[in-house]
Amino acid sequence: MDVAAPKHLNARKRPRQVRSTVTVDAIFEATIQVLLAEGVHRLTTTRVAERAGVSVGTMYQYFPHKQALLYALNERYLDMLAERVEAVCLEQHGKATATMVASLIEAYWEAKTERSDITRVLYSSAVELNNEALVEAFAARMDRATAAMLASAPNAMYADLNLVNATILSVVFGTVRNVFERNMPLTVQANIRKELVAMCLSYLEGAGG
Amino acid sequence: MDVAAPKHLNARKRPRQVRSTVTVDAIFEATIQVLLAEGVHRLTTTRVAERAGVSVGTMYQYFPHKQALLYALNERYLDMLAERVEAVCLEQHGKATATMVASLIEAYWEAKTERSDITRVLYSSAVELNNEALVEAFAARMDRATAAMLASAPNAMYADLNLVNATILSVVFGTVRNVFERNMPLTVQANIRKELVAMCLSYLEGAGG
Amino acid sequence: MDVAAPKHLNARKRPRQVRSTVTVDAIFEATIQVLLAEGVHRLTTTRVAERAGVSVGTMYQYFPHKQALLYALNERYLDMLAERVEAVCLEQHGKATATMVASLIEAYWEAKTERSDITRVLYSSAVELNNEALVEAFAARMDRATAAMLASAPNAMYADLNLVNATILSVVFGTVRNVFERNMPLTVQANIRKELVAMCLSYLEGAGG
Amino acid sequence: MDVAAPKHLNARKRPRQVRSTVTVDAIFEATIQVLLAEGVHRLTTTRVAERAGVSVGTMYQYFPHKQALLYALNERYLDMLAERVEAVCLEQHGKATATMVASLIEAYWEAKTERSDITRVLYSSAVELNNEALVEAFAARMDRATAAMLASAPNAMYADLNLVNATILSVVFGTVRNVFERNMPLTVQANIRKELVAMCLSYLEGAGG
DNA sequence: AATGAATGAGCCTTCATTCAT
DNA sequence: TATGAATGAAGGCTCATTCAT
Repeated sequence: MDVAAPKHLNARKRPRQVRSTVTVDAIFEATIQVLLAEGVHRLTTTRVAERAGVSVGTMYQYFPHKQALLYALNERYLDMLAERVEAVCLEQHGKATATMVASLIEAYWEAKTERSDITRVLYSSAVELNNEALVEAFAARMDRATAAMLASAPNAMYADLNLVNATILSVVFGTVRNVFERNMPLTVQANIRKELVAMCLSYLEGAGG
Repeated sequence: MDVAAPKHLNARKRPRQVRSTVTVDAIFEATIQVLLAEGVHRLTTTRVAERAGVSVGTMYQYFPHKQALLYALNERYLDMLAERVEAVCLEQHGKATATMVASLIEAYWEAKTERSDITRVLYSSAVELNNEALVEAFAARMDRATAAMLASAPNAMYADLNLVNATILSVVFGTVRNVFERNMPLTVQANIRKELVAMCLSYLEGAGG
Repeated sequence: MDVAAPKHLNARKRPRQVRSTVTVDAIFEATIQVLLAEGVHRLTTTRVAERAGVSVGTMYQYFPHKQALLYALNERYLDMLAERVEAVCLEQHGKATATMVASLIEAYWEAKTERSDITRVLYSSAVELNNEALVEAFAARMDRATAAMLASAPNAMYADLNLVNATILSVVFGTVRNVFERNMPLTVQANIRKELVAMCLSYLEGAGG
Repeated sequence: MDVAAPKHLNARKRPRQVRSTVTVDAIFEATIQVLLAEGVHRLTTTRVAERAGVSVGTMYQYFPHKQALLYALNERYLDMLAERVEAVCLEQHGKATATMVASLIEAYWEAKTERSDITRVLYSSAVELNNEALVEAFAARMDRATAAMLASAPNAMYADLNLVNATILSVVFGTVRNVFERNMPLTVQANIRKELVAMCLSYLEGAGG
């Protein structure tokens, strides 16, 4: 994610030494823990610092203000997510459309689900944040990765690749979010996931995939 | 929506007289306005009361605390949304699956889009809220409505109606949210919507619809 | 003093009812007490509120921020000072230059000295403040008052009244401040005061007074 | 200036080696720069150190705390000022009263005005400081210098030299401060300065000078 | 001797909620 | 019943000072 983050949201210092990296990670982790344990409205700088085992002052040495912390946290998360999806897309290059779709959905689903509590909590942390740019950049990155993948399938002949791609992404991302936000029973989740694969596949076949 | 709202979130008094209804509506409206104009983090009870033209004290007569107000606001919104979707489902009873799907998507999409700013703002207002029960109830209500509709189509023979129904709902609701949260260009939105209809339809046909 | 105070320095509400006036006065008094007892760098909003016997919240109902409080305090002081000097000037209208000078110096000196601790403390409170406008307005008001007075003396024929006036004011105001900032023994102060009168008088005579 | 500065305000080490002097000067200079560029309330130790090109730690080696730095800075300034005035007084020894007065006022005025921004900024830095001793010592030093000068004039026969001297100093110092604090137009300043000379002279003549 | 990351007390300010009028 | 002034806990953030390296 190399969007130029809004100036004022930048971290104060780039953690270069091991020491710093450890601290910053501790802060990130603490933020998630507080979010998990207490909710957004109890996410205070003091609480985060305390849980991270550092002083508020130290925290402010790395993040100029609370928003910057949340911004960076979201950035880090979206980066991780994007990397995982991109890896799958590359790996599926040239494969059959059917496995592409299954892999894409699996990868995204797993990434979102393996720590679904964190996912949920990050959504909530984003609300007080102007992270449109972040989301936009993430979306664009995903667009590129999946479009390239889809186009590489043998026999793929989409009349409008971009539209098909955008549709698939919106449907997949949207559905995943909806499913886990509703906190459905795991078996139902698994079933819906299968159906989602089937649905996307039949759609792509109809569209020229 | 008749989930028993968590006790402490109940409005203090049921508005029975005209006077009360008017006041409560003014408060709801004011809440939305403040949310739109200033954002969640500037949504204060004082500001809402002021905009509603009543005193804070009066506001506390109708809502025992801020959360109750937001809870009720979301409740009202989901009620409205549910009613619109239910109406469409009833109207589509016995029609062909194809028109069902198109109508469902259209109804939901319109409801979410015609005042997309309000929609967005309500999402944000819900973050600090324990509105799971609300969402759960809304979902169940939708489930019932669409399941009944889908089952009423001539020739409909779903192996697992509940699963198909849950899938459709997750996909439609999820996709709509994803599309408008990304704030895509209107033409793209329209195109994706058409694709979504096609996708759902082809899925339903394959599933026995 | 009717300079338009910088917007952001205005008091939040004009104290109209007795109740409010009392509160505001208590806050002003408390500010001075804290300043006196603890010094500028220990002048905190909490401390002021506590001493005034109100809560911080209440204080912020009358003053949007600390600076506004200090600004208002200085404004009030300069108003009082200006009024006293103006009164003397009016009273001395048409009198002899000699009594004018003596009266002016006496009035100003008294005003500054009778609570010299407060005077000193207000100077210090002004440092963190952008009160140039205030001081400017005060100076202009004094200029007008003394110029009118000086011109009204029988036989007064100043070649450049404005210059003479400005000189007298700078000399008198400056000297007073210097004397009491150095905290000289009272007898010395009294003697210097007499000398100052003599000096101004001989100057004015030479200048056409 | 050899007042025994309050113990706790002493610099931690007397700068003896070249290295130290350079560093200390850099710190003084940086302090002034920060004061000029950002104002008292943004004068932080970190900022000063940074601007001086040393670490905070190093700064604390030379000044045990912030106040000591400000104290030393004021001390240095008053020393410089005193030296300049003393030099003039010596130079005017035995000259006519008229040139004495003109020279004294000129010297002081110039010293204060040639970098009026610095002067102003130093006043502000002194507010949080207990620098009475400093000011007292400066005043005494000035007293001695000007008294000796005034007494050395041919024909000088003051009934009360000390009083005359104290008066002249208070008037001159006070007026200068008043004039430049009000930031008057330069031409007005120049005129007042001339008037001030005239006024002092006529006073001294009347007093036996 | 120099460095600068870490500390944490303490500051200013907000705002949900109460209650006397 | 309606009002809105008063409350005060709690939050975000700064910065003088220390001390391990």
